[in-house]
Amino acid sequence: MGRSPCCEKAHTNKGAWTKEEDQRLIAYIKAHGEGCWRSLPKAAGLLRCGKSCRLRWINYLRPDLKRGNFTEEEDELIIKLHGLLGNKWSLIAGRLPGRTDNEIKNYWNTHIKRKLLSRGLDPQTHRPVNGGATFAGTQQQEAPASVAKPANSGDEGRSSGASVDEDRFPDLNLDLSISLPCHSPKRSPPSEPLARAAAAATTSANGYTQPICLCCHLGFQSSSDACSCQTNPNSQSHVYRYIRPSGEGQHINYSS
DNA sequence: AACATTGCCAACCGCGCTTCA
DNA sequence: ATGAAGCGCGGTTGGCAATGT
Repeated sequence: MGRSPCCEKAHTNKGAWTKEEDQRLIAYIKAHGEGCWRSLPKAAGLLRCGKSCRLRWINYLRPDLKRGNFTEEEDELIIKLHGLLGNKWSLIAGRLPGRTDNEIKNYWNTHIKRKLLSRGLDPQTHRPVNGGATFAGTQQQEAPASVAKPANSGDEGRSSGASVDEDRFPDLNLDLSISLPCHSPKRSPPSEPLARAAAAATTSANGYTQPICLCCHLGFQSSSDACSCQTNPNSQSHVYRYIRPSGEGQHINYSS
């Protein structure tokens, strides 16, 4: 059985958005809020497919978007996060308030890749181009994907992913913990890859875990930033923890 | 000035995941 | 338990602007 098309292509506009289309979309979302993208175009009087509306809103029309050049700090943050998460642009974007995954992806491909190459680093593996030739050739996705690997996929041969990353980013605190976005009540437990990639915790030898907020470690201190942990000190209940007992298979500890 | 090339970014496409009936 | 519907993500493409020849 085939997937039904996301919209009636014969009756939809494609290509660049006009000002009038933008205004219609903004007005509709202001009045009714986001959501139900499939039915939105008809309701808003737009000859666009729902996906196109969603993309236009998220990447361009949203009022909280930060337009303009990336700062040096954002550059470095993107590089570090990419080293940890790989091409998980939405996750990376989640740590850069006002930036979209599409914007970061484009910026990565046009600027940061070159920047890393000029530093002699492989943009995929974040390792020196020369020294890491064999590594990069045979395990191209290995380094960035180390956090995104299935929890129980044979990780033999490596003591822990964290130590590998610490070697590459000595100044980056790898104790990650990501709280649920306050406005996303829909999806309760995160998908496994997300949780694996997103959450971690300090784990002592006895397995005791202490959640540490990535936002705070990356400098998002205020409640106006991406992090909400400061505003709700009791919010541990919705912090996802990632526990990797030494010498054991990994397991994930969700609390909600 | 005219044409070719390169770079950038908005938008599209297809697939995977989640939800729901 | 199952499959359709809907959403979101990552990769790719198309078109415009800037730059080079």
